[in-house]
Amino acid sequence: MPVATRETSDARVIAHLDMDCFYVQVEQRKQPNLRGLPTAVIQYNSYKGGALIAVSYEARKYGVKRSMRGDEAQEVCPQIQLVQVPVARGKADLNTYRNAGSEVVSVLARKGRCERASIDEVYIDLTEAAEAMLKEAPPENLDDIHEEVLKSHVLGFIVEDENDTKKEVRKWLCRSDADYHDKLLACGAIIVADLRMQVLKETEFSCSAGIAHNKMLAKLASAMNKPAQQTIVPRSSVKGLLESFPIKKMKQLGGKLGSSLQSDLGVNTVGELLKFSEEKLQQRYGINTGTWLWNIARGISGEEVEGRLLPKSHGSGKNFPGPQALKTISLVQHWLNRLCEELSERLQSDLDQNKRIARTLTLHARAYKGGDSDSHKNFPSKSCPLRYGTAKIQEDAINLFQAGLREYIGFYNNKSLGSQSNRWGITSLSVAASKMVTIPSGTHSIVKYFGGQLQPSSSLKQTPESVIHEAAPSSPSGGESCLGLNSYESQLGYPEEDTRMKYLRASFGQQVDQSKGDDLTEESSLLSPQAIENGTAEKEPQPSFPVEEPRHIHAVPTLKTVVKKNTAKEKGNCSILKFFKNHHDHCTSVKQHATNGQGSESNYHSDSTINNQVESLKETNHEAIGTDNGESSASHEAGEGRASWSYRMEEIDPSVVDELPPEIQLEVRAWFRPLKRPNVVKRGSIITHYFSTNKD
DNA sequence: ACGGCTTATACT
DNA sequence: TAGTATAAG
Repeated sequence: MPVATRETSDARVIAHLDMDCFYVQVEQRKQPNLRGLPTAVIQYNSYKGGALIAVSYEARKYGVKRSMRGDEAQEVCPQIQLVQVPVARGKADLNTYRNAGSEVVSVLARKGRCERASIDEVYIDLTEAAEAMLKEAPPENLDDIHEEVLKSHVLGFIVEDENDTKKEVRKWLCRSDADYHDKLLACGAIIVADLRMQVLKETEFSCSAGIAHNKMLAKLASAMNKPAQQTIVPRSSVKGLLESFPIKKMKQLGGKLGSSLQSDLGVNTVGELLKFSEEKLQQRYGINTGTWLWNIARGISGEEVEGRLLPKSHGSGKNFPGPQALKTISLVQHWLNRLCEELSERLQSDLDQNKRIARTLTLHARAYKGGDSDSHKNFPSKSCPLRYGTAKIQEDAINLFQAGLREYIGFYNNKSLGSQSNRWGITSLSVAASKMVTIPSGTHSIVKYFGGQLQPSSSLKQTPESVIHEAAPSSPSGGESCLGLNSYESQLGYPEEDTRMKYLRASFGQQVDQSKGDDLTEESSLLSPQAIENGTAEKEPQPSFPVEEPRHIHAVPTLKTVVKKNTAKEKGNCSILKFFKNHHDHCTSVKQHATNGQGSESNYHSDSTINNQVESLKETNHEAIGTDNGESSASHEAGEGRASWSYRMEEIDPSVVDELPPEIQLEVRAWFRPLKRPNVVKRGSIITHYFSTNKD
């Protein structure tokens, strides 16, 4: 969601890379004979030929669109090649695409801080690389510029002679009298073209890119010329670009917020937003969204490229539309088991590949309910601590479902009224694992980590395990986690090497209450046996119905004061640092120390993935502490992993800014403004609406 | 109550 | 915090 941001520095170089019809490309790589043919990827071709989820550019020429069914696609393009998404356990399996996405990221991550924005999109901060190039090999000195760079589109740059586009682009890129900002972008474009070629060479995937001074503009630009092209957004073109840009096409404004802008404020282009004061926007949309809107109207977006190569959560889900809705517990259990199997498998790979564990399991479902006035109510999501092992996950998931179902069906559901509200059906089920924590790799054994709550020798003040124990003193079986260890070991027969597993399992091995079924709801007792007779249920253990919901072992409220420290983000590459050249050196060295060397080229060679793992490991460790002592959030918000100054912003007297040169005062002041402010203005509340009839 | 399946994030 | 809602691709 939109966050209030400010422009920390407009001299950044940010690129957004967007794979072209990614799923199609993945399939074409697997089946090269499909290359160049109109192709689409579909899932579940049973109903109307399946749903299209990706369409090649050849096929788009025929009017084939995503959100068509396979049948429709064949009508408009009879030669179309339809490739099915792999199916595993009766559901679509997207793993091949996820892995392909990772390939791309690992190529890009060599050149700068990367943020995996989705399965096929990446942001990369090229500020440092561009600055370095400008210093050492500026475009104006280059006599050989690659074709791919010359094919760049430069927004707002009028090409005089269509036949000589490349020559003119070359001139734009190499102007010695160019703005500093434009020079940086030119370097960015050269680097990006190179990266795209690298990606193509190493993965066989083509992509498009946008190069701009911030994420928002880069993202916008990458979509402007597809496929396999790149677009530069010079600062001077921003105003003209946004002026007529449809508000609904802005990221984050494609939904209700964008619609509200149109219907409530009559704003249809980004430019029309300029008419409204920041206060007005805040009154209507809240303090954070208001500022955010005010900013994007001006092409400002201070969001950082996050430096995250791995997903923050894993999920597995499936819809059961219309007639397929699940109407028995047994069926639900069957599908939950399948989903949990997939989830468990993916958690296992994540653990093996990235040394991360997930701490929370969440169940989501959608349901309909016959009759009563509450039938519009949503099925509640439920979560609990995640215990590793497929069977455990399955067990917890079904319990979460039961808890949700009871809540969903409602209490008044006694015998007389039962028959009506008995008619429920599940139209969607999913399980997700979140709160990923990186565990230390290499020399530090997991034992020291998880078993070391008595040893302050570790840099951590509190271990994850102690967090759990402390937080769940009331768990009747929580103490068994250590005993559970042996059974886990034998049960899953882990290879001797992986001692960490048993500790992980121990850590997450709390038993969930398993009281027996006197608490069966009318529905459950009615439906389950039925399903068994139907043979719809596989030979899977029938669930026991808990009296209580699975225990939540998260921190019980304590007296600790949660002090939110809104430390401004520090930056290592902004103009003030150039202003104080001597400070710059200091700053950079601190930064490299703090981040394991994001900064210098020499730190990057072959195993950048390791570097990044270490980096994210640090983050998550901080998080582990933070959840318990509420303190490390400060470092988190300060943009850890980035430049770190040796003092805290909040300790500086803001009045010192007045003594700085005027040209940098604005920027420095921004540092003192908190990134996010508590939202006091109630959105759409009657009272604010009443009093907000002022100015504008 | 069909586009299906994932992921992320803000708000409360 | 857990749970809900919104958004995107």
